[in-house]
Amino acid sequence: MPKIVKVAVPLALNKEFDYSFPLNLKIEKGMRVLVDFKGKKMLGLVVDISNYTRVKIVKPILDTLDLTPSLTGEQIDFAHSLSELYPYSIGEFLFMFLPPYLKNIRKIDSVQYCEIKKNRQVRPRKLFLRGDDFLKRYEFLKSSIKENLKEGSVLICFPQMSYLLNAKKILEKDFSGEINIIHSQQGEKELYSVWAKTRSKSLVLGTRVSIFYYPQDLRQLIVEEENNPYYFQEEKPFHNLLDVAMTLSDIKGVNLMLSGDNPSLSTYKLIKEKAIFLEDRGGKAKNIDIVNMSNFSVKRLIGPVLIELIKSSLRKKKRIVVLWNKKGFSKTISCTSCGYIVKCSNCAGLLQKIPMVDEGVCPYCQRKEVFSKTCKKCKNGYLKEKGYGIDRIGYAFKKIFPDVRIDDLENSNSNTQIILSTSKISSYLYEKSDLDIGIVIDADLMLARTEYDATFNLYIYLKKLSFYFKDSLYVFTNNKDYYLFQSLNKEWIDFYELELNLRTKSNLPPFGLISKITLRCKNEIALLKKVKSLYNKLLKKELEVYGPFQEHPYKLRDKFRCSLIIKGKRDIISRKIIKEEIKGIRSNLLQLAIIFK
DNA sequence: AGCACGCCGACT
DNA sequence: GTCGGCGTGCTC
Repeated sequence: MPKIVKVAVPLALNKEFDYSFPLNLKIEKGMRVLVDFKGKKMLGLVVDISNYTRVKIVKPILDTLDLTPSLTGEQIDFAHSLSELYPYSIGEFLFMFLPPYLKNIRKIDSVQYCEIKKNRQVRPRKLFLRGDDFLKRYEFLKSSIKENLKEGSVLICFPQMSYLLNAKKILEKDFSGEINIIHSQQGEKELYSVWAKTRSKSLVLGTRVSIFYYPQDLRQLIVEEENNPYYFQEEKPFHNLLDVAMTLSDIKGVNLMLSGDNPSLSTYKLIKEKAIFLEDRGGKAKNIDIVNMSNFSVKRLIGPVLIELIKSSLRKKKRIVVLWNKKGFSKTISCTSCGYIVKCSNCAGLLQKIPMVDEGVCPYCQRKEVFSKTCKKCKNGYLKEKGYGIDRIGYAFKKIFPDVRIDDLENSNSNTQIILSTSKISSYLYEKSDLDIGIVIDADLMLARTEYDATFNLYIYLKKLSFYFKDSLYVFTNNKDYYLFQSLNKEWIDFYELELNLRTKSNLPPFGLISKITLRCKNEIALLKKVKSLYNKLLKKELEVYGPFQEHPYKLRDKFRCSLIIKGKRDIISRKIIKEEIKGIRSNLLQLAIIFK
């Protein structure tokens, strides 16, 4: 007769706690239970039932909250795999499987979950479906969704809600009344009822979170718009839906279908390694016009070539979108002599110039501040505004084209002749547009970033844009010889090969592992001391450490933020070493987050 | 993650 | 003396 119940609690502890098994209760693996943890009543999840414990005094389980388990044994294994892949505990991942309604201490009658026949022999089929847009890819997907629904469930993940709703309209013609929607904005009760309803025999469309709510008889997992950055969760536990989907596919033997216009680089690597099969339904690539700006001043972004292009397009009654990837007026104020950038005296935000007056506003605390004309730091330079935001570009355009209707993306309608947009246009790229011409005027600025994936991300972005505009996409650059611009109109594989080569040489993802450790602390001096000591500690372990780097903004809310980057081998052992080194750094004054890329 | 415990320096 | 900042260690 088993006496010990192993319980996970909703804390960032990579540890299970033993409780005794009261005979009057019916307890099974996967059930939610009520336990006394440090004198507090807490929700726990039964991870295992066993006969012995090393602990001398164990408290009893106080009560069961489920009649049937809320989680399956498979999900416990899944959480275990994820905690090996990422620097977060099994418990943290386990509780991701529970819809918020079940994270509260409340009794639930019974959840219908089906026993799945474990068929370990099944080798899941992994495929990347390449096609210009969702409609085109859906032609291929439709029959396989139908086929899989006969035997079990299908889950389709989308990067954003707008994208999901668009796809739902298309799927409704073939699957009316069968579609279930799961996303994180849903109310607790609604999400719970959809979750309970979709434990088996369902078609589910969901956003990133939905992968944790997958039906138990899942037959096919589809990730639409596979290369979309929204698939990365930027909060604890940090994870990438692609990794989670791959893990689930392997654990469960579920067919995985990644779908998009172009694959992510890690997927391309797997295609090359024949771990993923490529189904290329890509049409004819659209030409992208690369405009060399070197014949006019860099400082004057709105130069004669751009003006002439807009004028001639307007004459042809074309609707134009000008893309500039910085919002607002966004002018920082800096010294002409020493380069000092004026910061908010309240936090570390860079003061943004307010037009017409000698005043700036902090983007984080909204505090307005008057600045002096001369630099206080070096005492001989002038403080002048520098850098443009999209509103500033619009302001300039209105002067050049006074009779033309110019709006930003949100306020535009069919009468708008020039639309101004930042890269938030990405959220609309899935739908058919009636816009003729796109002009990217700050491609060089988007490349002037320190992130190793800036070039690849710009490629993905420009390719998506090129499908969106009916006529053409123009990209302005001063670096037309750069391999990105040279590859834009060649076969996609050519660019992927170049990029993959560069990544191999410098051991960057998808070959190497990038670990970013971010420390947060109210006390700046204490933070710098800690970062330095962590840096030295990691260096002693012969790890390749870089930093410390200040985060942007350096001070957020009331905490200063610094990070270290570690480059290493992309394997479980390296991940374990880093996790081990990080232990004991955290305290109640110093918070820590790690991201594996 | 939170929270108690215990160490050591500042100070009515 | 003792108040409080901060490191350490534990939770079944």
